[in-house]
Amino acid sequence: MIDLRTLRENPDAVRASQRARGEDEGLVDALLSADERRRAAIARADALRAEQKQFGKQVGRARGEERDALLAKGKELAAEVKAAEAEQTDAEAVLDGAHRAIPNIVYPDVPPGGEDDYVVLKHVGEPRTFDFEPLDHLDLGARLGAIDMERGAKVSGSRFYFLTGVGAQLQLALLNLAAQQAVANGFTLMIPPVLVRPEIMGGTGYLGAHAAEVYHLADEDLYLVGTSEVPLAGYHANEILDLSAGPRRYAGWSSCFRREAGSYGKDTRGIIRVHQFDKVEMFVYCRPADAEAEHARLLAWEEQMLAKIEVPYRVIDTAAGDLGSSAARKFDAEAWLPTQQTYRELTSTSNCTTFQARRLAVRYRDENGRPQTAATLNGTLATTRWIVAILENHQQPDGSVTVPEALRPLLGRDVLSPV
RNA sequence: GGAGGCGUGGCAGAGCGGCCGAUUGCACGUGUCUUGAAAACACGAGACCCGCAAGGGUCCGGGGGUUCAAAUCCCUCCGCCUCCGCCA
Repeated sequence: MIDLRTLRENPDAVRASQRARGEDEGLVDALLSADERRRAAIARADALRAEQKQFGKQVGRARGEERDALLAKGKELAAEVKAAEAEQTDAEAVLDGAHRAIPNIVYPDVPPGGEDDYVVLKHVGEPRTFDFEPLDHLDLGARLGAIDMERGAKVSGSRFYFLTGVGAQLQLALLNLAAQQAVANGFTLMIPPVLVRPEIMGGTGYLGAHAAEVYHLADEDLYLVGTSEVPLAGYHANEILDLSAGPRRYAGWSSCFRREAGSYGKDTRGIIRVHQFDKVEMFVYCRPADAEAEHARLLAWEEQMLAKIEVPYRVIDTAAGDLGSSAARKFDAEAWLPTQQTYRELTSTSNCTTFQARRLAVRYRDENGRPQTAATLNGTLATTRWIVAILENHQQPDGSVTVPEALRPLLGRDVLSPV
């Protein structure tokens, strides 16, 4: 949820943000009037409750006929209070609805527009020129005995797969490398629950526009997380953190689950877009003033990890309309895939400012000891999809794949050969 | 799955319809004393909402109900504990 004080003081900034995202500006005015209605309702209810409180003391002291008369009047007062409280409850519910309808306020320098309006910030590495016809990751994976899509479909359906033999080993090596880097950089490694309660899933902003993306267990009313960002954001829900020593940094290792509803026919080949994959995710709680600097650090740590798999990539500044509702800014790193002749997302880091933390009531104490809403950020460190980039970029004419230097100690081999 | 117990401020732990936003202890902060510290004494400390402020309101696990009035009575959900049963 956005900060209401910012909204009152500068509604035009919020309108501009909505425009950049291509969202309805009218929601801003709806929120403003809901806010006013709520304030009026609270003021009236408070006054009536104060009156009733004083009245109650009178009744407590009164005896006999005087008491009977007061009791009669008390009923009237109680009815008035009840009505005022009903109005307050309703006004608050309306405000909450309007409040949740508005996505985070994007930074002014975020490029406006949709999916294709990103700005490329940099390129790192040169796409390799092949003197043979490169195979895609699925052909390679099949030859190496690393990926079995057919049996994945047999057992679980489309967009499911088995990582087999060296494929499974490669994923563990990769995620271990990511976890080690995170720990070396001061992150606390976490293995979180992957089923969460509705309020946690909602608090991270995933039950809004993207609710159809999320698996839900109806019997338990629990949601399967699409990223460990969700449980890590919930980890400190309803807490006041001590951030005086700097940001709190966590690295979550988990399986991730996505319905991929509405992506029928998109990336159906291989493990680029799947229902279940594994990921090491960085998650940070910090003071809002530190958020932009921390966002830059997260991107730097992602690039540190990307360097270890030695693939060419670019970094983009995602356009406003392509941000999640929680993000105020997002940088993606995309690796070059030779068989698709294009860049595909390997990491994504979002600065959610206070948007998530406000929903989840994560706060910290400022210099004066006053509780303030914290900022949250997240960023990818490695995922199953990285295997695609590794296989395709490091393949050899004989169908083998050279293992990047950094992965060799963890994998225990220099090259993956066809079986 | 069955039976029972419990959930109060940072922690411990009273209160069981109005005088209770709440006794007390520990921990915490400030002051007095002291060369400094400890001890002792005094005072002060929670969160949320409305308000420029003065001030007011709300919060005793969450939600709902009874009542003029609920920490206190009822319902429900959540969590924790104990016992029995069942099972990877």
